This record gives sequence, C-alpha cells and structure tokens, in this order.
Amino acid sequence: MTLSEEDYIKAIYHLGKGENTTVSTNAVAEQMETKPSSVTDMVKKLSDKGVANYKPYRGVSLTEYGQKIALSLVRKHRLWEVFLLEKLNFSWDEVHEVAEQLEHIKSEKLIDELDKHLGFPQVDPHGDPIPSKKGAFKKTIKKLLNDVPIGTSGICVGVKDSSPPFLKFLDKNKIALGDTILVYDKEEFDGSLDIKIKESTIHISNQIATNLYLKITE
Amino acid sequence: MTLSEEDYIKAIYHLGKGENTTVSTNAVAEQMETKPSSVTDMVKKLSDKGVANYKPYRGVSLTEYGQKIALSLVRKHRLWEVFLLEKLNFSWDEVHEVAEQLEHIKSEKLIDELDKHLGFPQVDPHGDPIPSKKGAFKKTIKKLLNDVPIGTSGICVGVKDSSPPFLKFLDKNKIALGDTILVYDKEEFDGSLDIKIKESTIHISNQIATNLYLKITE
DNA sequence: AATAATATTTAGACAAATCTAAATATTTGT
DNA sequence: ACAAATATTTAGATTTGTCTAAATATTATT
Repeated sequence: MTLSEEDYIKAIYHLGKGENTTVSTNAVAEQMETKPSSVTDMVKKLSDKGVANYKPYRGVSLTEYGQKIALSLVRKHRLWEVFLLEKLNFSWDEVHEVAEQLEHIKSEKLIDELDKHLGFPQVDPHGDPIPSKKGAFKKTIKKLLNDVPIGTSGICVGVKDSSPPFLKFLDKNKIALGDTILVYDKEEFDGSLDIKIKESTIHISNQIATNLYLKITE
Repeated sequence: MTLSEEDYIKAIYHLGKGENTTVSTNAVAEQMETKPSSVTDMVKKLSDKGVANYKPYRGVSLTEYGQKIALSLVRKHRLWEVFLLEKLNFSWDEVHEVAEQLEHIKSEKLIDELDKHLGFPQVDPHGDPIPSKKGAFKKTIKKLLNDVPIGTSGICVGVKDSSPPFLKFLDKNKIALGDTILVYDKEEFDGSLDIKIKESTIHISNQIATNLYLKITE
C-alpha cells in the first residue's frame, strides 16, 4: 500500500468507529482534508485492490482485508506513541503527529520488536487499546471518575470543566492527561475519593471526580 | 524536502564521499537505480531550490545548504541503525533497510531524544561516524587489525580472507562483524595479539590479525 | 409528487517523478 | 584532429494523486 492509500484506509476505519460501517464520500473528504472528487477516485482504486467495498452514491466500507490493514496501522501508530512517551520523553500531546509518520514504516520485525521492547503494552498514552499482532483488541469506555467502582483503574483522558481554576487545581495536584489513575477507596458520606496516581495516593472531592474523564479497558 | 529529493541528496553526498566533489549524472542514476534523464530533471529542481550546483554536462555537487541536509540524513540514518541493533535486537545486516525508511521521519525532537536515549553514540553498527547535531563528525579509517598500535579500539567491519575455514574460526571464537575490538597487547616475536572483544580477552595469531579489517575513529 | 437543496460523480487539467527515444555534447582512440 | 564511443539532455508520454467545474443522483421540503 502507498502512503496515501494507507491514510484513506485509516480514515474509513476511524469514521466507521472500528465497526464495519459504511461511510460517505463527504465524510472521508472532510477527515482527509481533501475534495470529495479525490475521494471518489481513491475509493474506486481501493475497491479494485480488494481493500474496500464501494457502491457509487452509497458510500464505502472496508473489506475484511482492508480491516486487517487498518488494524495493523492502528497497532503501529499506538505502539509508536507509547515509545515516544515512555522512551523519548515526548508529552501526551506531541506523540500523535510523529506517530502519523512512523506508522507507515514497513517492517514486521520492527513492530514486533518494538512491542517487546515496550513490554507488550495494552493501551496507548490516550488510553486507547493496542491491537494484538493478530488484530484482536480490548474495548474501552470513557466514564467520569465519579461513576466507576472501587478498584477500577484507567487513564485520565479529559475534563468536563475546563475552567482555569479547575485546570490549576489539576496542575497543583500533578494530575495530567495521560496519567493512570486507580480508584482506591470511596467515602459514602460525601462521595470523595482516594486515588492512586503516579505512585502516590491522594484524596479528591466529589466535585473533582465528577469533572474528570477516565478511559477504562473492559 | 520530499522523500525523493532527500534520496537524491544522499546519493550525491555519498558519491562525493562526503567531500564536496562534483558527481556525474550517470553515477547518480546508477546509485539511485533510475535513468540518467530522470536525474537531469531532479538535479535541475534541486539546483532551483538552492540545494545543488548543477552545470549541464558538467555534473552536480551540493551547496552548503545541501550538505547540511545530507549530514542530517546521515545522522538520522545512523542513529536509527544503532537503535535497531541495540534496542530492538536487529542484526548487523538487517538495520540498513529499515533505517532507509526511518531517516525520512521529520521531527527534530525525535532525533535529539533518540540520540540521548542511545547515550550519544559516536559510531553506527558499521563503524561509521555519526554526525553531531551541528554536522561535525569524526573521520574514520579502515585498517587491518595487524596494522594498528596497541591500545587502539575499533569495530570489526570485514575480512580479507573469506574462506570457510577462516569464517568458521571467527564463528568459533565469537568474533562477528560489528563487534568492538580493543588491541590489548602484541607479541613482538610472532606478531600474535591479545584482544578484548565483548568483555572477554582472547589471544589470536598474526595470521588472523592480517585478515581482519577494523574501522577506527581517529 | 414536484422542486429545492445537498451529495456525489465525471470529465478534464495539473504537478511530481518517472520513462523512452531522439538529439546533442563530451571524451576517447587512432 | 577527426571519427567513434560514451555521456547527457531534451521532448514527449505515463502514473499517481490531486483539483475545479459541470453533470447527475439522492434526500429533504412543501
């Protein structure tokens, strides 16, 4: 596959949310930042190659073969993200752009060894699951920290309240996007929580817990 | 720079042996496995971009700007080679092909952090020097193990005698291409050597020493 | 159900990088 | 120094991926 073909495959995959949904020409064009006519041309080619199912005016979906390629790209992308964050001191928000380039490198050994080097991680820095070599991967869901049961662990992926005072609070308590949080205990009375974050245990109020999103592997 | 432009820059650089020699259209075509007419087109473009000096029928060389780009590509290529060998269990002869792809990834932070992650290596697995961020790099020379003074250390990069018995000897003594060898002591009488290789010290005859090439950083 | 609005495709053009074949310049050999 | 051999460039074609503008199909509205 060429670089461009791979990018289209990924776009169709992501727009279909991983399930094998049919997506519209316009949706792909918007995602790829190209014109719909360019998409038509490309999906015809992908269809000829056995990667996509395309019916004029009815949208496009991936074939089983196309899905395999998409999963392999997602696997590569997310493994590289872990590498950049854990080994090369990249921050949460810097990894994506470089991983977009690295995911196109062609070498099976490279990606298998990278996986081993990283200790076979299950999720990327954004809490999204990493497909196995065979394409299997865990589902994840996003929930408010307040809504998960005791013992749950997940990755902090977003805030509901993005006001400066709240963000300042997070910063002061060293809670950052990408951090792994474990719900240690919950106080019945006021809904406050004990959470473990980066080796230290801290206590946070219910108000905080209702404004933090966690991504959880089921 | 596009991928293709970068490949031409590297080809011109390597044909000019790092010095700023003018190289012929045909030589570039052979190196790149393309037709001379394609080279003519490309070097015109590189010339327009300020990367190369091109005089019709007189060959092409890199401008100072072009040399900077070439050195940065060489730096990236060689750092990735070290990474593949040391961190991902690639062997000496597998690293080049993948590094050819990785060298085109665009991210200054990526390469600086990779350099740090690897402990700022001075040479790649083939014993070739890695340019610094600013483009400075050590010269290396290739010498027979027999011809270097005591105390010299270098990387084993080739054999003079490639007969099966000799190769079998090397294998038995765990001497492989890419290994770092330090000349520990030399026996005046028969020219035999004590060498340190991979933490162990072994004794080798003069005949062996006259058939092994070492790459030495000056 | 007819028309208006929107989505999609087709046709034709363009840039990048390549190629073949023909034309032209340079180098070599006598 | 001139002819032959070799190297290089030019002209025109091709492929990939893109675009614009026009044509056509689908969906939404009344």
